[in-house]
Amino acid sequence: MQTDDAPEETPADRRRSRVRESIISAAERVFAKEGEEGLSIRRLADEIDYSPSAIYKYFGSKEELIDELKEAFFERLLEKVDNSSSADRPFLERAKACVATYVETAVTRPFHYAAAFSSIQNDLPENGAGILSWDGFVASQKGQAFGVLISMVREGQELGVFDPALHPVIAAKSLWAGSHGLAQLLIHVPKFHQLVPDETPMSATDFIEFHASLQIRSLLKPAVASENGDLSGQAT
Amino acid sequence: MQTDDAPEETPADRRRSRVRESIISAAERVFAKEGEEGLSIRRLADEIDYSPSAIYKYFGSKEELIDELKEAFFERLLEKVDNSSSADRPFLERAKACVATYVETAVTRPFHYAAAFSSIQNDLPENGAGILSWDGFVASQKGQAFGVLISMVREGQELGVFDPALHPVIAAKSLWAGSHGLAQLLIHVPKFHQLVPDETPMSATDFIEFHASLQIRSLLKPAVASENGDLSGQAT
DNA sequence: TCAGAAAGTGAACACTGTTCACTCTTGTAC
DNA sequence: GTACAAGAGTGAACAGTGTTCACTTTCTGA
Repeated sequence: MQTDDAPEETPADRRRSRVRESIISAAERVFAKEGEEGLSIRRLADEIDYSPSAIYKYFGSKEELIDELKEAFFERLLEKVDNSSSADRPFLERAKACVATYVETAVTRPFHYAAAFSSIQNDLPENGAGILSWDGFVASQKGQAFGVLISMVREGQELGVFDPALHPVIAAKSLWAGSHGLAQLLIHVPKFHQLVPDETPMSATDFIEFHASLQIRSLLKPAVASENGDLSGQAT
Repeated sequence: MQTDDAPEETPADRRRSRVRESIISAAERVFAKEGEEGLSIRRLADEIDYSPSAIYKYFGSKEELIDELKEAFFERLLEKVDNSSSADRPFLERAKACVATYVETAVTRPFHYAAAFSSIQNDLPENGAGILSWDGFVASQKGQAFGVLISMVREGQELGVFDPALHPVIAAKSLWAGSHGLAQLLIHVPKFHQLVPDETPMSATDFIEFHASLQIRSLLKPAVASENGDLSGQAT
């Protein structure tokens, strides 16, 4: 009565995945606190009382291990953004929340988020339209989170709130760029959010809220925009 | 007839700075092509026919050396942005060009730009308002480039084009975040600019232009915004 | 019970940035 | 011109890193 897909979990299997789990949880702990720099295979091995080489029985390389941490993080990120975009609130609020949630979640685990955007592919020469095609991208976690943005833009246009002249995908990319940029600056520029000359301190969340409002505003239909000028330096 | 500040360049001094120059130029060459990963002290030493330890007579550490590359890059960046913002063109065009130039220049040297935002200060505890205060920040290259943005926002407000309700500094931060985000995505997400489902390819410069327009649009005074709806998916 | 697979290990390799005692060259003062 | 000191340059070494590999131990299925 067992389907062929469920591969009959033996005790050995359970033991193995328990060890595997202990590795990634130790890795997660260290990585969240100290990032890639603080995470060495030897240290990891120490923490879980195994030898360094043992880890290579579970992960092909350090990079592979870290990739798993990043993917798990992006799963959470996607989930949160998705939830915030489907809440029961007026559209413009949801749209703002969507952007704000993205940034807030990213900032929660700075090392994870930063590491996810830390590789530079110098030259992938004649890749036969393969690597990172649109379909491949959408299937990825990043792509899915991005997909949420696209639907949001489309919805806004259908509701007659967003400028119909905008290409939804391209507008979503702009939105993503804005959100990503804010997340990165909050992560990499110390005290970015409270960087002002005179003494008007602003909390990070307030700044995120403000930035989200500005971004949404940039997509508004010109007619709507003029009725929607409730933006001061402070968040609403 | 020599002022006291000019410290009388001896031949030894010139020799020294020639060697120093050869180090950073080799470093620049390697770093621009392969980034921090490809740049090792030993390799650098090989390229300039010195021993690795010799380099430490000129630079305290690898990090110090790379910092110099980054600073030089940001100097160029600042210069370009500054020029584009003071050209002889209508304000809105200049504003767009300012943002676009920032992104374009950043993308020119992906490793430099990426590396400049790659450190995470985990916790700088009770720093007596010192490290990265507003003044300190403005004095830095990054800060100066940012300063250009602030003046731009102010100018826009004085011209009655930008929403006067916006706090110039905070709006400028938003602008910076948007530009930074686009630069980062173009650098780190392969083929980001031409990531669309249907077959409407778009050049990177066109996308940058479009994004810049959107960003500027988000700052417009509500009244002006409605007259300024010339945004399609394609750049103008 | 026994063969074979899997789990785990320690030593090694090829790197890395950095330091340090050392030599050799250069410039200066007498 | 010679003595001395400062600086330039070096090779070997240290303490790390990720990774591999021959090896032993443990477990498991027939």
